[in-house]
This record gives sequence, C-alpha cells and structure tokens, in this order.
Amino acid sequence: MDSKLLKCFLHVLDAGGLTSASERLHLTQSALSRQLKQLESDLGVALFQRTGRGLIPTETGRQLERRARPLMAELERLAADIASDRQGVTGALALAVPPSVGVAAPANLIRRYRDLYPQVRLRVVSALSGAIQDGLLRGRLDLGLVHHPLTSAGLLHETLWRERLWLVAESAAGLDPETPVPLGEALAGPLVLTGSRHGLRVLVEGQAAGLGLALDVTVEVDSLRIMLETVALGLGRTLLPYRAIEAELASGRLCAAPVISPEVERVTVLAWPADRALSRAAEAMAELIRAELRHP
DNA sequence: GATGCATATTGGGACGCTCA
DNA sequence: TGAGCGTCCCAATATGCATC
Repeated sequence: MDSKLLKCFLHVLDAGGLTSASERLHLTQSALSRQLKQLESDLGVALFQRTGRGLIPTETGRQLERRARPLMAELERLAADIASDRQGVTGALALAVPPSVGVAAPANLIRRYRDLYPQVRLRVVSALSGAIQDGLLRGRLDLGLVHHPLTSAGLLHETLWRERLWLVAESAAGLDPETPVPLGEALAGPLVLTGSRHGLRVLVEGQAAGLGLALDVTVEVDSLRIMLETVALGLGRTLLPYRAIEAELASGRLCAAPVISPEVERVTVLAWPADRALSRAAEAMAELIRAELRHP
C-alpha cells in the first residue's frame, strides 16, 4: 500500500466512480482501474463492489477511507512544511466556520490571511458544528470554528468567545429585548433546533435536562437561514446568539429577548484534530484567528 | 561513478461486458 | 442504448544489475 494508490482510492470515493475520478487525476479510466485493483490485491480485500453503473464502497473500503484521509492530509501537510522551509508558508488550508459567525468576520479574516500568506491555497467553507467536526475528524478540514460542547473527543480546542443566547420568535410574538425571558419559559414552547449532533442542540438539551424539562422540538433544521425562515413563519421558537439574528431583528421579521434565570452562554471554540500536527499554514491561521476574533 | 542492458511498472487506446 | 468498468495489447518510463 503506498500513498499514490491511496490517493487514487480517495479520488474514486470523492468522484463516485472511475471515469470522473480518472479525469480529475489526469489518468485514463483503465489506468485508474488497475491502480484500484493493485490496492485491493495488496490488501487482499475488496474495497468496492462493482456494478454495471459504477463502484460502491464496501464496509472495508469505508474503514480504509476513515483511516486514509487523515494519513493523506498529514502527508500533504508534511510536504507543505518541508516546502515552507524554503519558500515561506505554503500548501493548502481548509477552514470551516458556522453560519452564525456571519460573513463580515470570515471575509476580513480571509483578506488578512491572503495578504500575509499569498502562497497558501485557502478554502473556507460554511457549515454547522456537527458537519465541521466530521470534516476535521475525516481529514477534510484543518481548522474549524465550532460551538461548544464538542461531540467528539478526537478534537482539541481553545475558547474564542462566549455569547449569550436569546429566545427568538416570529415578529407577532411580541418578545422585547428589554424584557428578558426565564429559561424555563423559553424552553416550554415548540422549538425549531438543529439536529442532535450540532453544538446548539447539545447546549439547549443540556440546559433542559438541568431543569428537568422535555423539549418539544417540532422541526430539526440543519441550516441557519432555513431555521430563521421557519421561525419567521411561526412554526416554533429557537435560541440563538444576538449576532446570528441581528439582521432579521432590524428588518422586523423576527423578535427576540435575552434568556435569564439562568443566562445561557454559547461558547465558540477553535478546533482541530487531536491526532494530527497542525501544518504551518494552519498554525498561521490559528494565530490570526486568535488575534482577530478572540475576545473575552 | 557512469554506462548499457534486461526486466518491471505504468499509462493509453481499443474493445467487450454488464446493467439500468 | 448509453454509461461505466474490466481486460488485453503496445509503448514509454523506471528500476535493478552487471560491467567498465
């Protein structure tokens, strides 16, 4: 098993078939087919089930994918670090931010990073906390801003900032920013929340458990924009930090009130995989995030 | 260390097979 | 019938080894 065969294997998984993967790798389909066959022969197991319409990964193939992605990412970082010794910070960096962070802060971060490290191929994606943690664990992401608590022990993290949660409802509900709502009351009605693998849901469920309340989650939405739209239509209320709802409050489509008794804070952390060393490009980004985004 | 030869590996093209 | 994969054959390239 060598890195070249693993790279082919992962490309076939990503592309969903030999033909499209061969185009990405600038090989012919037949050459890629043989690479795959060679890997399966080396390992003595079938990694794909062949059908007349493509390749379906076997359970062993999936198992190999889970182990191979971090390995390949580590190899790429190693190559980039060696190159960095000669050329400054280089290589590729994949950063993920949750949509609730907004667009201005990530855009400024990108501009600043590009100014400082123009040789790094930077990829920034927007995703919810659960998806970001998956991406970090699978080696598809290098760094991520994630809402605490994390659902995986395979990640390291450091706190960036804390935000108080607000109860958010359709505009007709009459919530007033000057009239805080007790947590027990905020959790009593029908709620629109993210799925159970995301930080917001874990946080709210933890608070409800502390009060001995059972949540009434009417809709699970893994998208901030759809969640806000769903709340605006009156299908339920939700809990979010002020920053995530600022624009909707200004437009009058939603109303909100801070939660008290107790106040609930959502903690945003910088997270990275525990089993891999950060590349120089990632270390540089982490430093920039600490300098630009961290606040007490 | 440089060179030449034999062998292995890799890739491209053509074609056949399978399946929706 | 067309899309996608496997196999065969040939050419190019890489590698190993002996010789000078």
